[in-house]
This record gives sequence, C-alpha cells and structure tokens, in this order.
Amino acid sequence: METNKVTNFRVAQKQHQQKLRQGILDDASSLLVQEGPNALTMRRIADTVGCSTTVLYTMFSNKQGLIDELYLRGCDILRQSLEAVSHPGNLKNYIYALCLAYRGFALGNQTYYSIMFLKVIPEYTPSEAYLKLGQESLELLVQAIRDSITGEQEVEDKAWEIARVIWATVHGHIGLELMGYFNYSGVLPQQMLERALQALINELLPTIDKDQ
Amino acid sequence: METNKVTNFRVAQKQHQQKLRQGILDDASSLLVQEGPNALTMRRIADTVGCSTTVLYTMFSNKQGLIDELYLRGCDILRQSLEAVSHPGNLKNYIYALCLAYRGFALGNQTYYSIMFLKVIPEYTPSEAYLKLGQESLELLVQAIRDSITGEQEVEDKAWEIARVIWATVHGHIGLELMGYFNYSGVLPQQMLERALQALINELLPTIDKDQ
DNA sequence: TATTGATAATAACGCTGTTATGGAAACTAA
DNA sequence: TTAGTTTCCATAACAGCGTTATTATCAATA
Repeated sequence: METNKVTNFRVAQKQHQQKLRQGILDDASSLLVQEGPNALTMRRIADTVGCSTTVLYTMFSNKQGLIDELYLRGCDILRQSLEAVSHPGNLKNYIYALCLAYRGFALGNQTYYSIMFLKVIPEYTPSEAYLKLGQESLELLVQAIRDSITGEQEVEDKAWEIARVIWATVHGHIGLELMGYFNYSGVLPQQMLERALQALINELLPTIDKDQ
Repeated sequence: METNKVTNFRVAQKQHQQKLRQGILDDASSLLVQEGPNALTMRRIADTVGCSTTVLYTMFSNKQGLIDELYLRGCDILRQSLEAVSHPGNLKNYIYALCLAYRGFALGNQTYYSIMFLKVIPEYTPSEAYLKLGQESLELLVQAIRDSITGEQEVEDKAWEIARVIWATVHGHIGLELMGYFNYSGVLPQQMLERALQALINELLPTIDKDQ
C-alpha cells in the first residue's frame, strides 16, 4: 500500500520533529540554567543544538514562542515542588511549608523563576494565557487555603484572594533577595519571610487549625 | 594674569561639562519615562542629546555608569514621595500611608522603579553601594518603625528588620501587579496590599499606638 | 524522469554596547 | 607668533543580538 508507506513516513517525520523539538528545549533549558537568561540567545541555542537559527524560527515562530515553552517547564517544576511537600495534618504548617517550597523552587531555579515572575528578558513578556497558567501552578496553595476557610461564604474567591496576598509577600521577599538587597542584612532572608508568613496566616486565616 | 584667565576658562569648562552632564541625564530620563527601559540605548540617548556616543562614554564610562545616575534620581524621587506624606499623629496610619506612597511612587514611576528594584536592563545591575543607597531611601519608613518600638532592646536592628519585611511585602505586591498577574483578579491590588499591611503591622508592631 | 514541495543553511538587515581611528580645536612653550 | 602637545569628539568599525530573504538540497509526487 503506497499510502501506508507515506503515512508511515509522515508519522516518522512527526516523531523526529517532536524529538528535535524536545532536544532544542532541553538544550535551551540547560543553557538557561547554567549560564543565565543573558546566554539564552537564538544563536547560542542553535549552536548548542547544532543547527541553524532558521530551524528555531520554523519550530517556535520567534524567541517569545521558544521561551513560552520554557515558561511551561518552569510551571511544571514549580507544581512538582509544591506536590513534593508532605501534608503534615496541620493546615497552618502545611501552608507554611508550601510557601517555603515555593521559595526553594525560586532559589533553586533562579533562571526559571526570573523568566516567569520577573522581567529579565526584554524580548519576552508572558501573554495573558501564560500568566494564568503561571498562577494555576499555585493550585495546591489555593487548595490548602480553601480547606482552611471551609464553611465560609464565597470560599472560591476568598481562597484565591488570600492566596494572592500570600503569594505576593513570598514573591517580594524572593525578589529583593535575588536583587541582593538582603545581603549583609543581619537577619536571614528565610527568617524574615517566616515572620511575614506567620503574621499573614494568623491574621488572614484566624480560624485555621482551631480544632487540632 | 595669565593663570587667572586659564583658571577662569577651566571653571567655565567645568561648568559647561556639568550642564552637559545634567542635560544628558535629563534627556536619558525623559527617554526612560516616555518610552520605557527598552528605549534607553546609548545611541538613542546620544541622538536625543545631539552628540555622539563617544561623549557618553567619556562622561559615564559605560551604560552602567550612566544608569547609575538614573538610579540615584530614582532614589531622590522615592525619598521625596515619602517626605510628601503628612504625619497624621497616629503612627500606624503613618506607616500605612508611607507604604501606599511607596506604591504610588512605583506605579507613577514604573520605569525608575524597574531599574531600581527589578532587573529589566540586562546591562545594568546596581552595585553593592547603590543597593545600599536604594535601601536608605526608605529612611522615613524605618524612622516611623523606630518610633513605634521605642523602649525595646536593639531598636536600630529591629527597626530595619521590620522595615525590610514590610518593604518586601509591598515590593512583592507591586512586582506581581506590574507583571500583570493581578489583572482580572476581582480584588483591587491596592486592597490586597492593604490587607497584607494591616496583618503585618498588627503582628509585627503589636504595641503600636496603644497610648492613643 | 521531471517537477513540485518542504527543509534548512548562508548571508544579510537593522539593531545593540563598546572601541579604535582620525581630525579639529585649544592649551603650552619657544 | 608659531610649533608642538594635549584634549575633545564624530565617524566608522567590531562583535553580538533578533529576525528574515535567499538559496540549495533532497524527498514526494505526477
């Protein structure tokens, strides 16, 4: 059957392209991690992969499209970092641990964190859809907050609202820390974050763990 | 007197250079404000001023040196924004107002804020000394906190510590807001920040305004 | 087998920060 | 005044950036 041969070829082609695509993203990813966002240029990616820049443009349209994929990888890593947190039964401690895991993700994957939540690459600004995907990586935190305000009205909206307040706080501590503003400050950044979190959880989730 | 003529010329030269220097910074500043950090290239600055890039390099060494000066201008604007806050007698409200003034500075001077506290220009990273200057722009906030914990031990260290925690929180809210993460979130960013601040001040400064 | 179609490398365009070159103007010294 | 030296600055260049037009190659069709 001629058509079978053709479709077989087509399938092989598709698979090859998929592998190439993943290979490119792997190389771009290690470039990002090992040498920072500044090293993430189309030419360097092409050199690392061993192809011309043309391939990158036919495959991802432009730099924005390529980095979009790295953004998604960052979302995965963040989600997995939160999933790795064991639920200690105590909701307060759990929320606490989720926030510290978020910080762990940020410090352990500074370059991913930077392209997701800071504007370090002039050519890249996450689209509205991707901003939403980024937020949704925090689902576990939102769920924990949902659990801790169960019984109240408009749990869904309130949970997201509180999550965003906590998120912003954690983000702010990380942002200033990464900029270097907390070097030589006497107190460890983590301790400062913990103090802020304690205050926020106490005030925003006053009914939490009262039955434990 | 030959030497007088010479020195007079030297003085005139110096003054001329100072004026030129300020003119360059004025132009760079308006370029930054009107067209954003991406428009802040050495060539565009030179074109706007009406000189060659060589002048910029003899005057500021490099782009880092030029933006250092804009960083200082940003510090001035921030300090003045805080100084413009009237002290309402109530310390809690004052700290509150200072934080909102900080947010006002950030939103009203997004480009200055970005080069100072976010990493939007790959070629610019504030040095340790400038990071310190940036922090010191928050002196009024630190002083307010100092006033509200007077009587305790190690007021100086504690005040800075609490100030940094509050600062990080405000910064985080602004950072996510500027990235667009709070668009379509239902609750206004300012309200979210206010809730966070209320929680922080209540918990970190429990003795505040008890005598009023 | 000749032709069409996709694929990708080369080279180019207009940017960027930075620097070497060359010339003009001004100060110094005879 | 004149010759030499120093200072200043614009032009042009270099390397690198994102992006695209050109061109050649090579498999699929008719």
